[in-house]
Amino acid sequence: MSSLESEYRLDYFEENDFERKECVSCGAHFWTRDHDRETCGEPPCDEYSFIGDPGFAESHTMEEMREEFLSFFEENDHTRIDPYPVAANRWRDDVLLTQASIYDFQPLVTSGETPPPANPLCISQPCIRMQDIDNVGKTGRHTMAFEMMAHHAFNAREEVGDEYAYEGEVYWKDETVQYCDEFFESLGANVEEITYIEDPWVGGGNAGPAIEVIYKGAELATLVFMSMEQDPDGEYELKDGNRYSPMDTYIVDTGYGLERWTWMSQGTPTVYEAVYPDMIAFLKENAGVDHTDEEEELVHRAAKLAGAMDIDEAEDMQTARSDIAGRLDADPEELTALMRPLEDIYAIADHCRTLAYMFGDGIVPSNVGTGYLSRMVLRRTKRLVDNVGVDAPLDELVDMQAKRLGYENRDTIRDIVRTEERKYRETLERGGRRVRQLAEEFAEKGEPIPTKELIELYDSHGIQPDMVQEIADERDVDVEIPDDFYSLVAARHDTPQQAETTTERDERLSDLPETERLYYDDQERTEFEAVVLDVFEREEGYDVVLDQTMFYPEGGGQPADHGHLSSEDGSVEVTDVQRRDGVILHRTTDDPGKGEFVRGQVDIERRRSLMQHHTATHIVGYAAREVVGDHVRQAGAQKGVERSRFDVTHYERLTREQVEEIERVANRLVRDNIPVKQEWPDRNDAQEKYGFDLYQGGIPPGEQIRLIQVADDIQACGGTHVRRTGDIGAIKILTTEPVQDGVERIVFAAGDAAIRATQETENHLRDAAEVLDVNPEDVPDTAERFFTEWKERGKQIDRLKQELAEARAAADAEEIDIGGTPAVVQRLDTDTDELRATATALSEDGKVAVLGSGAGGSAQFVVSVPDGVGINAGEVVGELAGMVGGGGGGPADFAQGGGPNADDLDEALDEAPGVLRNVLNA
RNA sequence: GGGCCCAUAGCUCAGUGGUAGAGUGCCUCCUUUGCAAGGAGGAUGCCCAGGGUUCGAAUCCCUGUGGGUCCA
Repeated sequence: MSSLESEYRLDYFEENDFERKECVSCGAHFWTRDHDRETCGEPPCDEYSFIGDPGFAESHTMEEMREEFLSFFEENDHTRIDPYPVAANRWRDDVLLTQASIYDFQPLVTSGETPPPANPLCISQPCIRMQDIDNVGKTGRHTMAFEMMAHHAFNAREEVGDEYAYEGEVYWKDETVQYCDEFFESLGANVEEITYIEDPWVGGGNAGPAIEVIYKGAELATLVFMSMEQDPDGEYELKDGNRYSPMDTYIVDTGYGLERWTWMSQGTPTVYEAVYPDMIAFLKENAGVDHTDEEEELVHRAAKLAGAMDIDEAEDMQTARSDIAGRLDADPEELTALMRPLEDIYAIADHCRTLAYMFGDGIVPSNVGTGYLSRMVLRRTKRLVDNVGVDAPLDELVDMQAKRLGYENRDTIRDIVRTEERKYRETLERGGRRVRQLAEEFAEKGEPIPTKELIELYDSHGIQPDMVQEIADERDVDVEIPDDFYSLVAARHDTPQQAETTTERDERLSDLPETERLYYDDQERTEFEAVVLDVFEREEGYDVVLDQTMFYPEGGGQPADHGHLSSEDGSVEVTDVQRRDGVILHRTTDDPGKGEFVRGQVDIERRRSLMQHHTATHIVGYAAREVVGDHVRQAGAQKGVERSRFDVTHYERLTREQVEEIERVANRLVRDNIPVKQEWPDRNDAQEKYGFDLYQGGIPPGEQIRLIQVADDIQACGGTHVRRTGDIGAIKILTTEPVQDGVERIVFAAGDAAIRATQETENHLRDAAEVLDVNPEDVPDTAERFFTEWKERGKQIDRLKQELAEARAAADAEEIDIGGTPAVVQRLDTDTDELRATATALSEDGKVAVLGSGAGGSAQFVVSVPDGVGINAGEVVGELAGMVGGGGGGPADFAQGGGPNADDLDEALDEAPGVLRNVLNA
């Protein structure tokens, strides 16, 4: 085993008289120019020494500090790159949010598959980290939203030649540390006070030496030298317990926290005051937070110690705070009362910036993915705002940040915030009612509300336990909130992980050359000639590999082509086509013979329909964006022959008017008959020119990507398309449905399928019109009239039955005497409703009623007993129903029942008087 | 993507296999009146849809639809 110690012995340190030391407090190794230094410089070993005493020559705003950084590195031969969206899932599917600048270049650039947009480069990348959410506002230094300023260099070992998308070394450790040092100097920092702490970095299967850069108690930068990958036989064992070995590429990955640097330059009590001065002033004023000079002074001194407030490290907030109070010689409660509103205000400012980033970059609130995260942040922010007593609308607060960040879609952002706020309010109202009900229930029982109910309320209804507590307090009911509440909730979600289905690798397949794809050359051609390179026998049919093909393999939501392969010996049918590692497999019914020349014929009808639907998909997406807004983005798509579906992100249900408008816009584009352009630009050029909206259908690998342009809509797309939009013929939107919160599915048909679909719906209408015997246009009115009349008649029938029943009861029926009470036993052969009404009417006249019916093929009984007569109706019904092979029951004064043997009904009724007497006697 | 919850009068909801209910709102009348209100009577309903179990389903089971919520 070898440690990384030697990795840190840099020439730069040597030449500049640095000394390697071990921190007397925490034991970490670090490098410093100050030979008397004993501690590493990082809290808790050292305190902040820049509060009220800025560490740089000049005070900078966030904007100024960003510019200082970027221009410093530009002057040092780095290319400045525009930031990427905070929604990292737009270009990679393994993470949701951008948490570091290096995320922009994973996985394709770091693996060496794709060249970086520039090398070396510098950037200031907005990031969101939800992990520290509980620290935000409290520690004075944690933020959920931040910008990571960075410079990156992508290197490949000399000996691997041009195997990767970049070659050779740009620069490595010495230069990186030197840049850092020089940047500090350029800002007028006292370089004697900087410490470089050795802190190896491990993450996501990669690792390498790394250095934390500490200045005046604050961690201002991390310099990571990504150079190793996980390898069971590797020579290095790192802190995660895994073994690592060097990789062919090695990458300089730095991170300079813009907020920290800004803070350092200003020396304000907290980072928040340095980065959001205007918003904090506004919130303080709005919430009526006003401090005396002494209070201000106390807050100031507490801030210096607040670094200890990290809920991951501190035992708990309470003790951390009393500890600080003790050291300041202040009353813990007073200090808490003073700090709490400030902490909320800091958090609100930070959260609003997070929301502005999220919605500004096109995230739509939802119950899944990034949308869910945005919903959580928004709700949390709303609670904070209410808690601290800020009465400005949330959409305005978010807009303050969106404006500062320069977003252009501010109206949409505000609209999203308002919609989401309304949904939250509705949830709270619903929840509140539910909790009140529950509280009353348990108040009556005199029991506390059990944990089980709390979990149910939270998990199924989104009600926080403290809200339950609040309402329960009003009703004087106890609540049991266990400490491990959230893990109890998590336990409810424990489901066995499904095993990943591993695709088996075929040795023979990997030896074959990539199939030449003819379908991109001429998307209209359907015939071609090819040589059969190999044939794989499968469980059902054969997989045929050709040297070139016109057949489009399933991909990008477009189903595979069908058709035939013919040779002199005959013809085989192609039923499916798939692409594996560049090799296209044609699934056929028979073996065409390895080495044969074949003529391929693609099923033209199917292909044409698929092309029409595919191009139509792009058009519908474009139209939806035109009509609904720029936040509309593809969330999935599936093309078909008869219909296609296209899922779009949107924060409300689409209205019928919007759908009609989308249809109009889409068909206008069809009528305009504009050409559909295909091109293969360099991916970095395309990205720079069009942004990440290119990748709505997924991220293709490679240095070149294929772009499809229809009007102003440009998409990275591997599918086949018609030549001009007019070739689509027509687009008909069939339905829209919500797939999940924040995502609407638009189902549509294109070309002939659109005509067929329209005819089909029209036929439904005609059929309905025929049944009603009216013209199609009269169907709605007639249907409504019929429905109303139908309801009226139902009521009329009820009334008539009631009258009939009363008339029947009044009519002279044969009465028998049961212990002094008159009883009527009668067969009526009507439905149960009528039996019931008659029996009730008879009993109101003081008679026992035993009524039977054979209507509907089974025997039915209703027995009714007047008040004060000692006969149990339920027992009578039970006896009688038993005789017809069934059962029954009901309350003592009224019961019903029956059985399947209608033939025995009369017999049973004959027995009824006897049964009544028996039950009376009993 | 997965788990859970919900769907009954215009609204908020009760109803766990046996005659569909309450509160509120609505309509009519009365009382009172500056307003608010008070009293009496009345109408509310494909109990989300489809299938199944049962003599019998708002109720139990399955499928679907719509809404909510938690988690990754």
